Amino acid sequence: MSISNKTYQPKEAEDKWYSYWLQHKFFRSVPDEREPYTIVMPPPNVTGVLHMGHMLNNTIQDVLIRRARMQGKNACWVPGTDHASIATEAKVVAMLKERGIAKKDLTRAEFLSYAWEWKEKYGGIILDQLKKLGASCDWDRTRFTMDDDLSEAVIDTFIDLYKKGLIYRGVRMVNWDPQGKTAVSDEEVIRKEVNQKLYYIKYAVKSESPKDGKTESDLADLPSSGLSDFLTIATTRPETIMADAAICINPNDERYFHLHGKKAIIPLINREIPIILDEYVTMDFGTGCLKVTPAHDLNDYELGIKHHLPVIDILNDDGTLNEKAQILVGEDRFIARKKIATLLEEAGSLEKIEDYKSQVGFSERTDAVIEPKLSMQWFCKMGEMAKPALDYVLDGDIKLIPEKFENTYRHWMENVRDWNISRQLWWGQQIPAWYLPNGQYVIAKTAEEALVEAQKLTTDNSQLTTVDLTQDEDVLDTWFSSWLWPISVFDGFKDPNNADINYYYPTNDLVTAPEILFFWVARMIMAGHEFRGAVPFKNVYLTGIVRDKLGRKMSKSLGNSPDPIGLIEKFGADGVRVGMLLCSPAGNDLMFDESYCEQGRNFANKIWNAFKLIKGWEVDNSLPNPNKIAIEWFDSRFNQALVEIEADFAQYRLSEALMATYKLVWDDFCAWYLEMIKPVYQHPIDNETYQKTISFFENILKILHPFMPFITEELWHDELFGERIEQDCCIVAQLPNNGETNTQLLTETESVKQVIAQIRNIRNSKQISPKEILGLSLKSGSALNYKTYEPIIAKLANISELSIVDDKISGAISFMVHTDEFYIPLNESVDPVAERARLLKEKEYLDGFLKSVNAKLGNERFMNNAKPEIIEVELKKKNDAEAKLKLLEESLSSLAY
RNA sequence: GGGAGUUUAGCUCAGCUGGUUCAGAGCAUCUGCCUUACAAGCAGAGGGUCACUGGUUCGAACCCAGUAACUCCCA
Repeated sequence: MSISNKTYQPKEAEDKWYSYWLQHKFFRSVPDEREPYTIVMPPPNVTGVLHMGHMLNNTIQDVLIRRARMQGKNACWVPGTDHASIATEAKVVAMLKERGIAKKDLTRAEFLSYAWEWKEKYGGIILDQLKKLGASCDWDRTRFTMDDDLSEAVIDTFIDLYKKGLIYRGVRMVNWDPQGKTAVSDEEVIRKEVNQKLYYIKYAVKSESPKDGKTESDLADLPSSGLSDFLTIATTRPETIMADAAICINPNDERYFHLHGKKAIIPLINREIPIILDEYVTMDFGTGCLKVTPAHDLNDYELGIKHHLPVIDILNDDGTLNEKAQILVGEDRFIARKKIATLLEEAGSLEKIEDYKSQVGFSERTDAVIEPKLSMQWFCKMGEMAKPALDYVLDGDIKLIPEKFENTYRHWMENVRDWNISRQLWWGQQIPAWYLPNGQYVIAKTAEEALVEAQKLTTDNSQLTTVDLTQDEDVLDTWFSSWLWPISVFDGFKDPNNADINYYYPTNDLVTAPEILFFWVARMIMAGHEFRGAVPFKNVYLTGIVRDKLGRKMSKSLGNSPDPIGLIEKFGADGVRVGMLLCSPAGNDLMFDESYCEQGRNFANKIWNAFKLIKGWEVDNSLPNPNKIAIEWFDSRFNQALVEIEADFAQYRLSEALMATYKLVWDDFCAWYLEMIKPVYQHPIDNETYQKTISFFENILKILHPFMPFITEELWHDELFGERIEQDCCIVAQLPNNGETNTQLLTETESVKQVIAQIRNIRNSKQISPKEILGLSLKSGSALNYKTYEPIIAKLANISELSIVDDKISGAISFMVHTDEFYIPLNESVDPVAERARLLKEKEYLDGFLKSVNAKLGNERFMNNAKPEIIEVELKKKNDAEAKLKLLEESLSSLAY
């Protein structure tokens, strides 16, 4: 790239250096004698395309990994993807539908071959896009959660946990999509507000128990005549009354005291159900009588368990009514709803119908109304595993960043529920459970092994062959793969003692989103403990959600998410990286706006132009070095910043580390240092300053590199820095070591900068051109020898000379820096009124200040309680203020005449 | 309904063990500059009752209690 460009052109540099890095295998990591630094990437979905969340997450990981590499560690960043069973299967089903193929017409094997085809085609998109961002992953280690080895680990883990008694089979309410005939996850249910009807249905109340000889059929013959009372329930789902198991009322509901202990009769089918009492029922909603339908409502299911109610499932998988409904068998649930309303009406059991708005869940895929459905599922027991996983965090073996998430983590781990690990899908690892014709099951890796297991059962299975065994249709939850990720990517299951796992595990940092702290992070910790007896990582950095500047979550439907690749094209990868980090405090959501990337781009440009300046200098070896102070100052300042940056990184305050670097480069290096040493236009520079400056710049490139890898690598290879061998790259350069800081020089320079700023300010307010040379006099009141800094002040404030005076200079503009008084004589006379006002204002402030300080010092309790160093500080404040006031008063009195 | 968190300048955020490193940074704004590294820039300036109300303390943005608003997680 030509250095004559006024702006940095990222595109060319990015492509060039990324392939250079790849070609020279700088991302590659193999175990050696160095200290390892390892990150496993949270595997993105194979279905996804890169979004801003990935950008943020992977920028952070890349900054960490690049910094570790430059600290001499063996840095290993393992990339990969996750099979996302639900989302992927949905994508594949949709693709097949477009080709006119229905999933139900395919065998499992056929479907899976389509799914793999799809995965091969689209599954790597995100990883490829990450390369544009500069992600320095060890691509040779790329893994996929359904790779053979990883799948085998999943199955082995299932078997292992089953043998340990940690996996069991049970009933659970799932979100059933009757159209897709599958369960879907909560995330795939879209809640919409829908206009519905609230049906008020009368149930007869029966006072005596059936013990008196009357049977249900007797009652059926006896219409309402023998019944004294009715109760009314309100429901949006009248078609489920046949599945009712009870009527529930609040025990405190005075309206229904008379119903306690009685029974109700379901209309149309005349089945008798108990009236139960539970405070769960809200008295002021509907009628206060709740129909309890355990098979078709989650809350009712739990209520059913509590009150030992039977579960009557009246729906088929396709949403039609089954024979248990007794009436309307075979009808679709919605048709049944309309028909039953008519039937109830005819039977005189329908009191009224009201319009009602409520939230209804729809399947993201088929848009069918979700049906809560009970089904047999596999569960993993969490209680025993949660304990050690909680302790790791409480004991500090794993740090959550920011710490506030420890509370959330603890709360969840202490109230953990068993994990439903089965999914009614095909894409994923098929559950290794095999059913015998008699309904028994065994757990085994293959049909052959299952047969062996089956023959160990007490029942007589001697005649069985593998053909008689049917494997469970369901697959395992994707999290059941990804909780093994930090171990399985290093083949820690297949080969638990291999060199990689021993070297890289436990990994160092995990960077992920707080939403999956439980789904993923907690479970990885459990798996780490269970299968390796060790934590999977030492630090968990939790990023926020990327929102738009209005605080809305970025989503496709809102169209408020910028295209990350478009951003990179517009602002450059470095600019976007800086932009992401600038607005990303750990653990807080970030309000993203393109302007942050613009700031990043501008920063890259600033660096580019600083380089251009240095590059353009001619060296004259005969010149002496007039910049010794400037050089020593920047050297000190650089070392000071290095310490700050180090401290920020140690606390994972990346945006602050970046800001410290930003200010060091822009303010200290460009705005101050370069201006101090810059030779007059078209004049040469002395060799020593030149060499020092180049060396400073090289160090700056190093500390910038983790944030801005491309521009730094581009400049690194410029001939300005001399010849570099092929392997000599910024990406593998070692960060500068901490050097000495001259604190006195640093503080003095701050005062000098204040003097310069004051002079500039005066020029500004008096409309004096920067080109006009001014005089400057100093009446010294401190130990600071400004004469030492005269060349710097002269250059940056454009003054002719700094003269030291013993007395005030009347008629000159004056200002104070600490206790030193400066004068700028001007041709025009100073307005004494304005000057007096200015001085009075300052005096007023100082008087007030002194008063508050004196109040403290005069307070006995303060003097007794405050720490000595605090009192010392107060005394110093008092002295300084008094000294300044004295000067002010002198000025005021000299102004008076 | 249960739990957690947030509230500081127009915006995004720092502010550690209460005490001149206590009210700060970056961006944005305003003023003046096309001063040959950079107008994607330079120089300078303005801007806040630290959500509200009480309390503890010699002293509170910081600790405690209550109130309000917003956010997230679990149901």
